[in-house]
Amino acid sequence: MAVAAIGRREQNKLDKRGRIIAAARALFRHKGFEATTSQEIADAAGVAGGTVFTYARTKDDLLILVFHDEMLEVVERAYEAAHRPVGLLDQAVAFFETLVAYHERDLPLAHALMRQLGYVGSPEQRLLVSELMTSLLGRLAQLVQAAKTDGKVDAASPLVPSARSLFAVYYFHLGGLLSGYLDRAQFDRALRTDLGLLLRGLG
Amino acid sequence: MAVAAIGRREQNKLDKRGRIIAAARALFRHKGFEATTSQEIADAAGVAGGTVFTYARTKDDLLILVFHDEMLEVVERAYEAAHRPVGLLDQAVAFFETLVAYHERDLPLAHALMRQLGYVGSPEQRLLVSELMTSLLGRLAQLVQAAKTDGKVDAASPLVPSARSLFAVYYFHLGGLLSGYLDRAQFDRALRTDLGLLLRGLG
DNA sequence: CACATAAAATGAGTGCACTCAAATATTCTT
DNA sequence: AAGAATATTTGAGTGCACTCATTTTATGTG
Repeated sequence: MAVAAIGRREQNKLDKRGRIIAAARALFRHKGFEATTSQEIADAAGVAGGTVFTYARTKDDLLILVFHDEMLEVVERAYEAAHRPVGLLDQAVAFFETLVAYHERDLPLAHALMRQLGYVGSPEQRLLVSELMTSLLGRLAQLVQAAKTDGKVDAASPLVPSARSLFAVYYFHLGGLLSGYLDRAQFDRALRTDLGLLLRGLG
Repeated sequence: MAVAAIGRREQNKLDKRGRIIAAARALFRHKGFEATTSQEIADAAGVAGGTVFTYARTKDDLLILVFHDEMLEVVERAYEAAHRPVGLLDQAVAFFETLVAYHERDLPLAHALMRQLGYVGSPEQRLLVSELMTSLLGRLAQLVQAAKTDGKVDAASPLVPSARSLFAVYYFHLGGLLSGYLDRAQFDRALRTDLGLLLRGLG
């Protein structure tokens, strides 16, 4: 067969990995991250307690694994949502609002994620987060690029820094929203204001 | 006397609080945050194990307490450092480099702090962090205001959003630096680039 | 197929953050 | 000053994340 033949060992590992992540996701959603014990995840996945930690170095790593795939999808949805409005500001807002809507479906879990993202320690986590950031910033850069072509944005603006800065503004306010410094209305206002400021420039 | 007379009880509490925070600070610096046990802090502060948790709900809260006072001072130093250069961009860079220099003196502890700031859960923490942000953003806003007066910055730029956005850019890159996505040179470059972009505007 | 080698799973064990019922110290009242 | 009322401290106890020596399972070899 064309695809590399995978041995039983490799296959079992993949199965188990999938079961563990799925179990963790379900339990985190249902009981919350802190309230879920690694033993419960192991039981739900049909493995022994210690096995969980051969697939994720820590419970925190598991959280990133749980988010990773979903977040990639959400970024795509956000990118699509960003095509409805006209003008980079409204597009960026639409993009970020999609991400916020996703987090608002499970605030406690979003809190745990934000904590995790505050400092990414393990190499495994770093890789996963890196992937996410690449996909997210890539999509944002595409929006900026399109706005350039339309002449809405200065052709001299560097793509990568622009995307980064847009995200930086969003990320800061997301923290404010999730940590309870801002309510949703304040968040929306601050996000729009500051993204607008970034587009126009302060100088 | 003019100052409200403070009873023995209140005084003892203040003493203990001070001893606990000082002990925590010393141990966190010396052994690292995770490696320090709450029992060690209690011993060093001359109190029983449980007492630590009447002064800080969690070990994490203790970390914020340890940083709080110091950070207020560092912000003042950063503000002073920002007076040497001319032009808002260089001033902002000088301001943030001071903060970075502070974090670089103890990277492991800075990691723990970033994690903590990712999501601020307890009301006690929220208050302390709120204070810090107010002082920091206030100083930044003063820099922006001065640049306006000098005509270097558009008088129409709103002060608070400007300060926030500058900080947002810094904070995002600080995360990148501390999590190991950026080395120091990359951080410096990215910070300057993106702050410059914010000043000039993307549009 | 029988054996050797290597990988993966297991679960009892360990250490630590945090709790809470009991003990102690402080202040208030008469 | 004695006793009642209240606030603070205490430290043994609890539960959970994570470890690691042992066991089980898969793969490669003659």
